[in-house]
Amino acid sequence: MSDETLTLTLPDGSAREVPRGTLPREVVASIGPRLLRDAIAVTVNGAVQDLMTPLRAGGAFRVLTPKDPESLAVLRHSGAHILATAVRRLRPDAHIGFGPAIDDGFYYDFEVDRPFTPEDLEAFEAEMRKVVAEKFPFIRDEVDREEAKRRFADDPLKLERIADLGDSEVISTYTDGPFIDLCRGPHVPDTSYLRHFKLLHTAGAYWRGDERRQMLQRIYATAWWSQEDLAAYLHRIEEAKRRDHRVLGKALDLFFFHHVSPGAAFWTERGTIVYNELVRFIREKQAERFIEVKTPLLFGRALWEQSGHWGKYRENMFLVHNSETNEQDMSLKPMNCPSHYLLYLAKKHSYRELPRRLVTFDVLHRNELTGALSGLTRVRQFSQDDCHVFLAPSQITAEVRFLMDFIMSYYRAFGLEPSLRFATRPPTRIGTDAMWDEAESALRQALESTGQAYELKPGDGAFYGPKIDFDVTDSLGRAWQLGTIQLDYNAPERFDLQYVGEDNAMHRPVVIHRAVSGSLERFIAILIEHFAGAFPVWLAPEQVRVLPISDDLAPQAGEIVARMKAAGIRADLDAHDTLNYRIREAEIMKVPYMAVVGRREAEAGTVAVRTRGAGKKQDIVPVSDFIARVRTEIAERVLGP
RNA sequence: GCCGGCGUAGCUCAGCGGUAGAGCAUCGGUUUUGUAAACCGAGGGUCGCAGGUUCAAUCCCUGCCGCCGGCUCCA
Repeated sequence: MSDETLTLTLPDGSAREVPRGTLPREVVASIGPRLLRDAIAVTVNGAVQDLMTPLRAGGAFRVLTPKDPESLAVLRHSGAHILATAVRRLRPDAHIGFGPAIDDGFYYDFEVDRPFTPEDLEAFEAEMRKVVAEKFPFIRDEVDREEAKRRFADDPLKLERIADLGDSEVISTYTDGPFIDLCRGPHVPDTSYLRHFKLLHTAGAYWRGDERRQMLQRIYATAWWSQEDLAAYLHRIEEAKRRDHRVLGKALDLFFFHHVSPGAAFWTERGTIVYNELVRFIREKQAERFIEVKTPLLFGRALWEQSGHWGKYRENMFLVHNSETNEQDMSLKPMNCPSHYLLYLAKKHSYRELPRRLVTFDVLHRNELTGALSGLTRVRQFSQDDCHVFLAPSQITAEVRFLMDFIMSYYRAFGLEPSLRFATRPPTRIGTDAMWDEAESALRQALESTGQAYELKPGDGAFYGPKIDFDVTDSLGRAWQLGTIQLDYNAPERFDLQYVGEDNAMHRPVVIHRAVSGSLERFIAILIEHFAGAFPVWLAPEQVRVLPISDDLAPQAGEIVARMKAAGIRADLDAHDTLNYRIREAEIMKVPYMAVVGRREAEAGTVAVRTRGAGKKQDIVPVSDFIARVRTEIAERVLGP
């Protein structure tokens, strides 16, 4: 180590000169003993490192305390080591895999002969508390490759990782008490820092996510700086379960699944209303500038060979027996694109017709792995609001801009806030760089003109073109892709798509794949969770429930229901039990409005309106006014009540 | 597909070797209700399916089917 001097710049602008190799904790101590007590780690030029790692470079120097968000990841990563420490004590045979910090906690993967049980988990957690109480310091050690191999001679997974490390990489190990791990760090100073944590569940996980490799046992856990944060997190999970579309779908009687057709929903009367209202809304929005079409559900293999799906997508397609050839060479379509191309090809097109936007709601089937199916978010049968735009290359910028606006205004109608991802050219791709330059800049310009923040995903585009994806997260924080805008230069070639240009010569159009909801099934799942089942009036299966206070008022209440129905409102009469009981039922079913009819109201021609979720507060209004108000809310598709 | 957990009345769940129970829902009756559960009574289950062990299986074992949590946010 040289006697070189490093310059550290503190957040207050002051600078410190320290010899290279100084420990950050010495620097922190020199700033103040109080700070040292709170310090978890430091950042040098933004890179987090722990207090015991010698400083190699100077630059912007910041001390992380529990107040800094980055410090949580450090704590959690240390939590993973503490978990492994405990597991190794109780199951010395366990080989260790990886144990990173994740969004709300951490996990660690182990290779064991006998999978972990829920009881094992309790034992591990108790053992972890002992390790925490033992206050083992995390000791970093930098070693050469041979030494690393010696230290992990009994851990084949670690040896594999070591073998993958490049020659220039620093190999470091961290030790806490009896446990040593190959690890880059950083870590908290000692094990006592992990105080508020909980092991959550186990799961199988393939080594390195590769289904050809062995399955490891993963333990998921959460960890926080304070008891309040931990409690809040656990509470958040409980709340999320209450919003779970699978739970609400059953409670609100919207849809269900049956083992005779895994991954295909049965939509009940109420659910079908939601579904159809959604489709109606999309149709209205698309009415002017899109062309709706329908195509077959079943196709012979020739189409899939032309599109390229037969080769690599066949195992995801439901194959159907062809009675003529006696072969399994027909398939339920897994996507609409090829059939839209055929529709386009059925006629000759002029440049004057472009962009030509074909949309469809046809049913699609994809044979997903059984283990991947989950509620409405992962199904085998679904519909997309699928659109393929055929356009001239010169129209790309304007078209992408148009589609962006369309998609964003659609989400806004539900109060959804998607996150955007812009995926650019992958290493293996078709087409010229000039083509990609143009496509990417068109997408980027359209994206930036909206003012929306977006995440850049370099190299994540499809081989046939760049794309913009629109994601939202469900109640459990899992991200789902809804909309997408994908430029495609490949399909027009494969299907020999053409249009007659101004010059009377044939030209190659570009295709844009566009979905807004993505899968309607999944979108409804997202909506259920987003609204916690309390749909805005226009989407609600039942919009008004009319409640006569006593039986003898049922005829008058029935008349009000009839008037509402005639006005296009989904209203129902409920006279079957006590008023309190019926109000409770209507609240539980999340009916937006309850219209209570008592003697006073019947005589005055009014209803006492109770709004979902608003409690006792009532609003006495003439029936006609109430009808007009609800009609307006429906027509304008306002969010709420 | 793979690993783990689970599958009992329409729903939520208890029971776990001696052929089943609660609450809610449903049905019948009483009550006629002013803003989140009136009262009484009744009906309802080849305990996911198929084998096996046992004198005896919802309960134990095996296999299927389905559902749930996951399956690199890299040492």
